[in-house]
Amino acid sequence: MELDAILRAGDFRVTRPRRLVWEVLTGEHGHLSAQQIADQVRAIDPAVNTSSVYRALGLFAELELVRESKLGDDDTSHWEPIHDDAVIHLVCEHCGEVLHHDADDVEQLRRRVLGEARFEARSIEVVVRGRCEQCATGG
Amino acid sequence: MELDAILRAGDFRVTRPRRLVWEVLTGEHGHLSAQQIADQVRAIDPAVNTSSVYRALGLFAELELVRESKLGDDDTSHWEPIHDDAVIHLVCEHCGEVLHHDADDVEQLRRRVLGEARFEARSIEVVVRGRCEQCATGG
DNA sequence: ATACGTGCAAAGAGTTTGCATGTAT
DNA sequence: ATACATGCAAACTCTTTGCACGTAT
Repeated sequence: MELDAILRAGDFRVTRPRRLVWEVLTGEHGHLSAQQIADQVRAIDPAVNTSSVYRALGLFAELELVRESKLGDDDTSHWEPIHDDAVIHLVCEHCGEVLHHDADDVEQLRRRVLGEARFEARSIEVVVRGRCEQCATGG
Repeated sequence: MELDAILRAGDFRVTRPRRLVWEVLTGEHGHLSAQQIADQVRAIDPAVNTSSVYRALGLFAELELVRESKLGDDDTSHWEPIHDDAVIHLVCEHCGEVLHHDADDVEQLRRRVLGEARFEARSIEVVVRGRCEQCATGG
């Protein structure tokens, strides 16, 4: 794990909440809400408080380790490790699931926008709303 | 204004809050928060309540007259009339301003994603984060 | 006349913050 | 030893909701 090194490099301390949040984030699931992360963290160590989860996420975001997205109908943020600067989020408006989709098109789009004179682009996110395969066929 | 007709067609009543919210939305500025809309509405008629603004926005969204976006760092939604299904939002992370950018690329991207088998796409939104020209040059 | 929509105030959800305590360095 | 980070609870912001009253149809 490289988290320790990154934290130390920024003079941030390596603590249990931070390590556990990172562990969950980089685990099986992507796109977790803070609550989901907190739940999974507390399944490992019940002593970790939700506010520490938020603080860890905020720090990781500043360090550009994770990306925050507000995709659903509610006010909930979703978090995921940053793998690539060009991302497509497919948000199912029926079941709420968020899928990923990698398309070359986004990379093209990204380069075009990055070349724009009137804006200094840092990241690009594509949000597609509709219905996932299951919800589209099932009902 | 066609709002009246649309409302009547859906058996919704034409009321002062709804008319004023629509007036503000389609006025000069795009991309207003509910609070900004409420403020502008109340500048015209102080009797209109914020909750009525939210209810009007919710109705307009159901009628697909407006689009809701969560772009900023906070939990604030921003609202704008729907002109086109393919939109690029340029969000300045420094001053918070949201600019629009129309690119043919998005239309291409849109068609590609719409052609995806595993997802039934309804709308597409591109969010680019970075710095606007003023903030990039000024500081 | 009669539902539908509103104003008001209170609740709700997600997130942030102040402060004393704990702990990584 | 000493800041930095945490747990806890309370506060905060944006948004939604219940209810009695108003009003568009």
